[in-house]
Amino acid sequence: MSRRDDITRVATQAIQSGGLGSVSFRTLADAVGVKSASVHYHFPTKMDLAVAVVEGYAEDFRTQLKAIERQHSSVSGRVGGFIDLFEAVLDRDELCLCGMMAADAAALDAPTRRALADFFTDSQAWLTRQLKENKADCRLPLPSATLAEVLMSGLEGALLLDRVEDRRDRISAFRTLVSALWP
Amino acid sequence: MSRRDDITRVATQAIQSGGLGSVSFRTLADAVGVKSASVHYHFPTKMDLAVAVVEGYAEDFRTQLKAIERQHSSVSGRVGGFIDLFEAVLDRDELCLCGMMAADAAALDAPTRRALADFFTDSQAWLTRQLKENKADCRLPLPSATLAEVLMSGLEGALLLDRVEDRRDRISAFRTLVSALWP
DNA sequence: GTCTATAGGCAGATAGAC
DNA sequence: GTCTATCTGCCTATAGAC
Repeated sequence: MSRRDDITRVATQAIQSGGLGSVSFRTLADAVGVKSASVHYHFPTKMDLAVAVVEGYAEDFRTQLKAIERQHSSVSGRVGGFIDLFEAVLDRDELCLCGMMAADAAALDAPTRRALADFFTDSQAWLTRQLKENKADCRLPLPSATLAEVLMSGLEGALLLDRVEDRRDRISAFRTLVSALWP
Repeated sequence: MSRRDDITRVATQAIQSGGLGSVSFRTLADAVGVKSASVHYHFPTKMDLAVAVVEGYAEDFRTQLKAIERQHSSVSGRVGGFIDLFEAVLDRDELCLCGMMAADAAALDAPTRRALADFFTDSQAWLTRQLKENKADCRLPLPSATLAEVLMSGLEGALLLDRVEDRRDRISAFRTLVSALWP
């Protein structure tokens, strides 16, 4: 694994824990065992780092979604797998990287915001495709895209709120909602 | 209005826009027309300021919830008014103060985290009370408390995601969801 | 690619005069 | 209550040697 990958890996986890503002070139350099000037060699500015981290996270996420499609064939199984991804993040006392960076949006440049927006749009699109597979059995007469928006933003918010209290109530509520929608 | 109130008012708006890390004693002092040492006189440490801001926001929010109860008598009207509060925040390109600070949770002390958790708990409890009023007409067989958790975390997440793209899609999706639940 | 060294700036916080 | 002045420390970023 390249040094550049080491840096993005450490940065991703640090941002998920404390936000972009909690990560500095120095702390990052210490964690991977180099000096801060070396981190600047790989990522000249902090926004270069930010956009690389978001794109790497989005790629990993897409890989996990493909794995879910292989492991589950039912709509409820696939949506359950989607929720599992978020709950795994909460188990490490972190947030979704993109949810965390969305809170820091005011400090981001245009390319990074675009990469963030793409993550949310693509993830919602995946959800929409799954929900359309079994639209007839849904207990509420709602467009699949609307339900996908509710789930995507809902799960991001559930992570945010549950983490403050070290609970799991809200993410569980979304599991209950899905069970009620596809009984 | 006291100077202390001036400071908390300006700090609240600044935190809703850029997070706690974007607010300094200097920028705050400039905005209210004093020097940073004077801000330290009213709030010795940053956490003293943070907890005061959260408690003030929670109090304002409770006042707005009471106004909603006076203006609307139906469940759908009251939940719609609740969603209106969130959309008004988005119109100013801000987040809910407590949603924003929840993202900064790693940097907060115990009293501030407790005040944050109380805001979410109390707001959910208000929603739960409203939903129970018309539980029989709900199209899904779900506990009112579960629906309140879905709405509370969902609206916080919808603000977070919609703001990045300067859209309103996800908050609208929650209005659609409520319409489908109480047709 | 990595290092030392440093520039230039902003942060939270405090002492003491008025 | 507000001020000036200052301490200490961290930040992003760069120059130039190896």
